[in-house]
Amino acid sequence: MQEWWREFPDARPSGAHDRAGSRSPVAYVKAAEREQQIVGAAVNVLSEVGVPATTLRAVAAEAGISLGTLHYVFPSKDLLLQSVLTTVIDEIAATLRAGLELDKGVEHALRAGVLNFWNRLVESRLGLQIMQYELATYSLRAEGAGGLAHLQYERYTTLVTRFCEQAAQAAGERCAVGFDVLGRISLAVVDGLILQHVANPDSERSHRDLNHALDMLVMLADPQPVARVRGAAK
Amino acid sequence: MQEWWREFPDARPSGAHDRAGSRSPVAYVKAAEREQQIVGAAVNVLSEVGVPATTLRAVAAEAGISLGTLHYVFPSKDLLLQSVLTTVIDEIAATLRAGLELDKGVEHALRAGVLNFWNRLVESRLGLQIMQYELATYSLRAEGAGGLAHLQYERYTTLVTRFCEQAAQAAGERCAVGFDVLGRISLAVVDGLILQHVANPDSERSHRDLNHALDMLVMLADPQPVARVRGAAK
DNA sequence: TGAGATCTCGGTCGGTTGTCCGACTTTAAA
DNA sequence: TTTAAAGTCGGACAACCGACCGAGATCTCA
Repeated sequence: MQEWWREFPDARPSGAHDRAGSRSPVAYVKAAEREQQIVGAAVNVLSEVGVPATTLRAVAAEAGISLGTLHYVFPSKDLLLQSVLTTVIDEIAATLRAGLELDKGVEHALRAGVLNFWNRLVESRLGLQIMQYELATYSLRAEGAGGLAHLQYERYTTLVTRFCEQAAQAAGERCAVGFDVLGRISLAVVDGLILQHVANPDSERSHRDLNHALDMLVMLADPQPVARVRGAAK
Repeated sequence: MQEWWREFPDARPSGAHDRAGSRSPVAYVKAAEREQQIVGAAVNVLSEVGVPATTLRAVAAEAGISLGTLHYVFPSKDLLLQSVLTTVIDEIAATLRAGLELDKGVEHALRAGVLNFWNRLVESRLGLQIMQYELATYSLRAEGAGGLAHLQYERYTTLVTRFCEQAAQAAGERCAVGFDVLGRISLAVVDGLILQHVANPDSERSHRDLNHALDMLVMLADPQPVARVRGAAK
């Protein structure tokens, strides 16, 4: 038998360099696992080159699969981007939840939470943050996917709001403004500082601004211990 | 004579509505004027459909010129987008400067300035704001145009900083933090609230948050009248 | 074991985009 | 008036992208 594939060099199985006789079977993976593999590859590409410059071919190459397989798992580009956005949101939310201390009052939760977020998800993963703004604006323009940006900020604001609420309850404190307002404004100031940081990276200046912003947020919240903890319903 | 242009509706000269017989000469415009005409059309298209979906053909159609003429004035798309970004920055800066009262102290300047900006450039021109975030991220990705996002935020921060400084000096006040910090954080919180507003438009909530944010900014600035105005250099 | 479902691959196709060109028209300088 | 420069136009072209297909390989379950 001749090497039939020599006429179609690109058709050569990826494992053909193995010693003759050892068939290198095509990797068969469940679609569910493929999904997260592809999403991971997509996040890499998106973080590096940006949303507009990201092609399905680049994602497929990064994932080590063919364009056909990619299309088999994600029939359209929108579906892939939607999956990427929701995945990233969940991942960031989980990372935030992980390094959190909600038993030392609102001020400590706010300062520790924001600084932890900044060091773990901004300073070291700038491309990821830019990608989120790109995906947000992208979904705002896309007719059908306009709800994703809504969902994105809805998730983040409720997340921060809930954190503040839990921190206050755990430490027996009350705040001068509603937790929803506190959550949205906290998110807003951090968001704005991220934008300034990606546009003009300067860790020293950013940390200085961040600390001033945190002082300011604490003044807004003005957490005070409640006289008595009464009726702590569950 | 038949209406020859009916077969090429888009080729109809803009002056064809003149009475028959009057040759409708091709509009000849200096390149300098063409530039701002094209930039204006580009802003319209960009605000409506977004940066990634904006094509040179759409811009040319909006401007009422041919693709060739567009390419004659702006040899590349990057050049056009750069011109758009700088133009919009200048325009917004001018609008801000126009409706400003810098003689009633830092608090008044901050509140009036932010609310004026919000009502004139956010509430009624949402697409323009989204476009700016798109252009910022776009220039961050583009190799050669990476400096535009830098310039964009540099301009805005120095603008706000200078406003605060002038307001303080005019009213004889001092602030608890540096004017640069105050300017950057003010811009950050407004930026963040814009993002939340475009992702989930709700004028009532936005205005409520905005007022709380302004209270917070005023607390941060903590403007106090100086005892004596001494050595008012210049 | 065998038959259907699942998964993978390379190639292709229609459509779009940015860039460019040659010919023509108008303006402005000589 | 003559002539070069500036401006305009429609068309064309190469490149690229997303979507799609048919055929084959692999897995799964009865």
